[in-house]
Amino acid sequence: MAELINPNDPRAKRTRKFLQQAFLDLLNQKDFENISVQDIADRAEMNRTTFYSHFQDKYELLDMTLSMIFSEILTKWFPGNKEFDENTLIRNLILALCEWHTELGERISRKSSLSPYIDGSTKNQLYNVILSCLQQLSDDAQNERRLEIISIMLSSSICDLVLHWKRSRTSETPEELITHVLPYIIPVLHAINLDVE
Amino acid sequence: MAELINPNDPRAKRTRKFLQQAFLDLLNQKDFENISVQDIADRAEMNRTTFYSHFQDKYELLDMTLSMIFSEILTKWFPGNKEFDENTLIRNLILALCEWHTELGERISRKSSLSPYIDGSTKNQLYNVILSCLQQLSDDAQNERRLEIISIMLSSSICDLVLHWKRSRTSETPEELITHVLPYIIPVLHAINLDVE
DNA sequence: CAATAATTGTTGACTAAACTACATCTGTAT
DNA sequence: ATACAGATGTAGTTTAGTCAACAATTATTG
Repeated sequence: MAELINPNDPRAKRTRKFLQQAFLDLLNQKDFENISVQDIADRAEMNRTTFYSHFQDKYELLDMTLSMIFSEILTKWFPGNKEFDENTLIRNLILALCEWHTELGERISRKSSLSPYIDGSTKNQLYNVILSCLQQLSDDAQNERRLEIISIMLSSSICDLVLHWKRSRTSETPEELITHVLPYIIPVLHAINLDVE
Repeated sequence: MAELINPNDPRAKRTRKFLQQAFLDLLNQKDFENISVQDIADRAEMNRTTFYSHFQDKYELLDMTLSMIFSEILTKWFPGNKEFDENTLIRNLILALCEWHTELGERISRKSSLSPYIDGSTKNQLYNVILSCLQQLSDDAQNERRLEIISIMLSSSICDLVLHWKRSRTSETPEELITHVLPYIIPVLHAINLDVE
């Protein structure tokens, strides 16, 4: 029966910060599977039981830590309640994703093993940003279902486009990548305005 | 009625570390008198009452923090239970003190106001090092009182010699300082061997 | 295969830190 | 003077973190 903890308590904030930092440090030395909860607690100079009052297990810690970092990048490219035209939306999404991969590469040397975990939650956060941007662009509330579908398609495609771009290690710059893929993405986006039925 | 706190508890260690670091940071921005306990607590992201369960007041924090730093420098120059001949003893004392002043200058920009606090405890720590070194050099337990006197004289002189050297801002290097003062210090040290009475 | 070691997740008792509130004690300006 | 703002130090209550111990899995090794 996990005791609930007030996430705003100064002690709790510190503890989370330390555990996350220790975790990131360890990811540079070992593979994710070889990191035990005890390792994390040791490096953070925290008791192992304290870990469990903040996170279910190391998978949840991984999830929260990485999505926090990605979230910071996203809000940098999509600052509060500014509007984005279609081109800028896609551009910023791609640039944010590129920065995300760069950040990952710098923070975590051996990230091979955790790609599946990472990509899932990344895609989900991307989906949320796209959806809320599209909702701002289109006032029609009845479009809701269409917006969702388009958001899924866009987040999915863009995520994997950037992923392939990263893996191929081409000399293509992020800007060139954008130029190349924009013509194929914009039409998807425009489907939003087709007043079908 | 101050609740006693176990100084080895991991939480207590962290707390002391944070309070001390916050304090050192603040000393670079304000004069000691203009720093309130609340300021320290704020910067350390600690509750003010927590401060009082670790330190009497900011004077005690100052004392403990600075003497901790100086103590680290001292143990670097006088590592555990190694023996030092007279020349090396004096040399290392002076070099440690020079490093101490350098360290102070780097860590605390506005230290004018707290010189009196600093010098007192510095001198005392120096005294302890000298005394224990002399006790190792001279096996005669009956010399005890003489060793104390010599330790007082040496710690006092050396402290103030280095202080004047620092204040004069000469181009004299620490090594040159040593060369200049050694001839006057060694005789004091040798008084240890004079079997008076 | 068995034995041993190591990791996981949980419990309950104890201690440190957070928080609120209060009674002083400054200083400072009206 | 007196009122007000801020700093100091203390006390009581609540919450987070520590610690030791446990059962239950999951490696490792002989």
